[in-house]
Amino acid sequence: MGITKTQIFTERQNDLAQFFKVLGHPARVAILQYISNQNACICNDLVEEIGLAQATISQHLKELKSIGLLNGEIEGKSMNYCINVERWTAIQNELNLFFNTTKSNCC
Amino acid sequence: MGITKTQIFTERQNDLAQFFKVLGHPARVAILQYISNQNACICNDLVEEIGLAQATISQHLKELKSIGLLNGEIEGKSMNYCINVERWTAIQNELNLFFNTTKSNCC
DNA sequence: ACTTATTATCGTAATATTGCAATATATAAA
DNA sequence: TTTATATATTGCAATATTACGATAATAAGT
Repeated sequence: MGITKTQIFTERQNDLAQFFKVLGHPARVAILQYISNQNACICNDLVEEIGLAQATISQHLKELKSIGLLNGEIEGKSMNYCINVERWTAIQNELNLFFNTTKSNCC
Repeated sequence: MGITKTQIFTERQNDLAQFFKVLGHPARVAILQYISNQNACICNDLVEEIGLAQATISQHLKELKSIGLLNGEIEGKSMNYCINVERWTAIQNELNLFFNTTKSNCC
């Protein structure tokens, strides 16, 4: 037990859950907000800004990258992470589709 | 370690993350979709429909209730869970606000 | 080549989540 | 009141996540 039974759900259900899950941590929400405000970022800034260890920030960035939300560009000896706006919008649309088609009133 | 450092984030960041997190499991996505299609549901249906044990379904329903997404009405000896459309829409709006204000292009 | 600065990865401890059997609770029907 | 049915709760095992120190990898400047 303890393992999510991915195989009993549809691919779409798993995908939707995955998007939600990646966004479901306050550090990742904060990272996205910060990057958006700065219009760029280097990971080192984030460590100071967010207040988590560098290794932890790096791990969160990796998860955001895993669903394509962030693009990382090497800029000299630092990394420039930025939001992949196309992907961002695509995921927003997916989630809205879910919200709009899963809304029924019975009682 | 291992504990999320809630106190270093804003209330809004924690709330947003909590909404995302609750939706971040395929069983809960599937439950919402099923309830929406049926316009009602009793938990027993869900056990057969989703394919998880009754105790597990009950736990997932509890989490969905925890952010106000589901209303449960006792109907005879069974429960009638339905989507709280007002809350549903409110959360959708919150998430869209986040998506719309956290979208910047730099590279 | 050496040093410095930045980010990634590894290993590990603490905590959280998932899932289920067993049990408790509650209501309806007999 | 007993029995059957439906849902909730408890306890526990397996797995996942979070966080961080230590260390590796990479690139720039000296």
